[in-house]
Amino acid sequence: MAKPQALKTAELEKISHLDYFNIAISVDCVIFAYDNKELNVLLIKSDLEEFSGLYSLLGDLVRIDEDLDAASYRILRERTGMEDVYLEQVHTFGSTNRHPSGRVITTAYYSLIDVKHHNLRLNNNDLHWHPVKGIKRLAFDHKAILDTCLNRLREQAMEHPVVFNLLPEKFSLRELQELYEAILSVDLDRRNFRKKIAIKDWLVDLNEMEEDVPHRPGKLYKLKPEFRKKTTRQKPAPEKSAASLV
Amino acid sequence: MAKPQALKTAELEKISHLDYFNIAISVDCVIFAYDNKELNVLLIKSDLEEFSGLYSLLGDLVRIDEDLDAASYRILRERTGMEDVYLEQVHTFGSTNRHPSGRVITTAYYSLIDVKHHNLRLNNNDLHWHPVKGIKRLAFDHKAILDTCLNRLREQAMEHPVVFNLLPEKFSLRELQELYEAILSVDLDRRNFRKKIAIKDWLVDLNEMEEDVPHRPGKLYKLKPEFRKKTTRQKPAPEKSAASLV
DNA sequence: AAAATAATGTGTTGGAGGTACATATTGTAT
DNA sequence: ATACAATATGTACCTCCAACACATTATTTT
Repeated sequence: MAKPQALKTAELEKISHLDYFNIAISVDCVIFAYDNKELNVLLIKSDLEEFSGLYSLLGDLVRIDEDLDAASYRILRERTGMEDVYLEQVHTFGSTNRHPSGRVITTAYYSLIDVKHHNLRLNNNDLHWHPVKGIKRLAFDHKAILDTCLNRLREQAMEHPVVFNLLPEKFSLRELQELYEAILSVDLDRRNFRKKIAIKDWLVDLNEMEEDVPHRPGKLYKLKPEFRKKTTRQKPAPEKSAASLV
Repeated sequence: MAKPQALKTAELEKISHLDYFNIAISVDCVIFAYDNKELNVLLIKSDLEEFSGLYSLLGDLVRIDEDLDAASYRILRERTGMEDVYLEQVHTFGSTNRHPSGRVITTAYYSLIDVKHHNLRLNNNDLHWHPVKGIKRLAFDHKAILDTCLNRLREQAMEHPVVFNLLPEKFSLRELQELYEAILSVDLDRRNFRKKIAIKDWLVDLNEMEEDVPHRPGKLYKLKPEFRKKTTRQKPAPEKSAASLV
């Protein structure tokens, strides 16, 4: 079993007489956006000396009167100015040694936002978008958190209409395909992709065309409103026939 | 935002001056076993007055020098006497009002154990197996936790060789099929089931036969050792071709 | 203005995999 | 010895998916 971490801050030492309540709980948000045909994640320069020069995810301690999910929404609102974003809990990281200042257990969420959305305001000059592909190291265990969230996003993207949260309301099928290719790191056949999207019946044809493209413009679509699920919610029981997989 | 919970216990009041550290973190284990052709879960009579008459999952507070995963293993070892069991983190439940005595955030794990295993000892007379199907209500939010874990188990069972942790080392294909049927609540075609299991290439034919069955005995199989993964570990990057789903 | 270019939009075909279903075999019980 | 019940394996059909080709339309070039 792991040894107790040395508690460094004065605050932590004050309350060291009560073991079980010396554990802080935080929330970390992996905020994805799609720009320049790449999947990007929002990072901030780490403020800890141990990690000087490294970037970290956006997180904060959970308040005592605050639901866990609400804490992640707060982070997002404070950092991006956006409300009603797509947010999903992924995993809780609780190694004793994951935070150098003491025992902090963190629950990771990932979020999908439209980088072109008019309400997006990065309220801090140290906040920057980083292409996910180029990220080698992060502060704390945040690289592992990022990887876990990216995997979850990929799983979700295969089955559920979630990636539309990364796009503007109106988009072409080419843009949608490029988005899937960026998330999954694969090349997709254009014709088969369109057929499968058509079968899902997620989209409405807007009878509008792209503008300002240097080639033949494509039709514009939007997601059917009934699939716009922004909040984290409980999954219903699986629907697909069990026989199909076992 | 939710209002602060009334803190009832003396312990909690002592430390009420430090907001962020008044949050306790616990672990709850949904321990599944397969018996009598049913999926069962291990429950204990709730010790809180608010929930008198109701059952609850097995849980405990996380210790300050204890990894989160280690806490769930400890619960399992303390309650069942078993080591090296299959355990997987599922979700963290963090509503402010989920625990009547104060703020307790809990991380839920599910576990799969062989009810016939020689090391299984229920170290408490109040511990009992309950068929999952008959459970209508539990203490706290434990019914929601159970449902979430059952859904996760079903998802996992479709794709990965995990259900073997619920069986003895040697089993027949009929027993395996009945297990899948119990978990998924479906009927499966015997011939197609066998073909799909054969394709997965998970099993070794032991060249032994069932004994003490009142009909023609079937062959016995065991899981190939390379698929015996007992510990919670990070998932690798998804392997299946992205094109198959989008 | 005509031709070349590049992307959109739709259709077809072959193969793999899954579902529904039938028959022979083997051990137990009557 | 016969009936019975469960094991064990095989086949036909159908659906779905991947690979692939061609016509269309707007833009750019000559």
